[in-house]
Amino acid sequence: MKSDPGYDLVIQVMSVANVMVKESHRLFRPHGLSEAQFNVLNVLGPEPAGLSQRALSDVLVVDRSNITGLLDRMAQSGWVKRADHPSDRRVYVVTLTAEGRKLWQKVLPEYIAAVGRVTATVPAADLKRALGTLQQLEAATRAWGKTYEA
Amino acid sequence: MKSDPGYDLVIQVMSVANVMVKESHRLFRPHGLSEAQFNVLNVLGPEPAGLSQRALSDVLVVDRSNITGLLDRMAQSGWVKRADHPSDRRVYVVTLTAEGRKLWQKVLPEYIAAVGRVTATVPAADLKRALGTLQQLEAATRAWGKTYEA
DNA sequence: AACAAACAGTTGACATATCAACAATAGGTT
DNA sequence: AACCTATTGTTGATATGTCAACTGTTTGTT
Repeated sequence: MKSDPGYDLVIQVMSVANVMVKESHRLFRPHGLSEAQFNVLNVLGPEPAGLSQRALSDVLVVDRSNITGLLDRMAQSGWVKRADHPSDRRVYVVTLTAEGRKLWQKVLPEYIAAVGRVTATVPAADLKRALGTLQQLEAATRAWGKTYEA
Repeated sequence: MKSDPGYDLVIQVMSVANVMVKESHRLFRPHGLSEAQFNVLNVLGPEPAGLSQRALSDVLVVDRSNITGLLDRMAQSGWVKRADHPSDRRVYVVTLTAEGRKLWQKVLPEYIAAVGRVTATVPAADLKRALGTLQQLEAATRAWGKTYEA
């Protein structure tokens, strides 16, 4: 029953991600935002020309079918809008509304500040090292998935 | 636009956790298991005397209301059962069935092996260091939540 | 004993996620 | 042009998660 550093780390990654998601709700809730919606703001914010729902689902790494309802709700809140694609009638071009952009510009700095306060408690060198390790781990996990398929 | 190591790490934590959850589905699916159900097996496995649903929700860090449906489905699959508490009529004592235990003993080693293959690609010293950093980060995040409340 | 407060589990409304199947459209091949 | 195939967004079934409100029980106080 010796403790395996790899296993411990994987469990810890799940745990800390879970805690971060839950705590971030406190920040989003007063704005009527969910985490998924915050992510949409962050993807569309730097893309004034807009993205297709397909592109959105690729960046967010969720199923296409998810985007439909997510955008429906955000459109109802007045934060995004869908326009027809000029040359491909299958696709919508999704952009932030002025309201959506304003919300993004208000919430993102709050989020960055909150993250800053949390990570300030740990030496920057440690943060960088951990970042590198987790990047390797993500790549290895993806690679495992590929071999598992075959 | 200088890159902030703390922010980068937080984003990376979310990303790797997301990838790990998604990839683990490949492993669970053939057994008809979900991640939430696998977690229940892992909590109940080492507790032959059983746990209350309340205790289960505390360990899994989810709302009590979640446990009801989760156990309903697992009971229907024949993996867990509820018994009346001998002295407190409000609570159920939840235990694994023989089938549930068998499933646990089959899936857990598979999971450990998969994690082992993934983490074997990274030096153990790095894994340990990252573990420590993430533990600090989790504690700091929880502390942030507390101050945010007040 | 009687009342108030706390607690366990359930329910219902909702948001998010998956997957499979579908309609409409686009594009490549013959 | 006609046909096959791939792609986009949507829908419906299902699982998981939140929260608020409810029913019963238990417990502590008066």
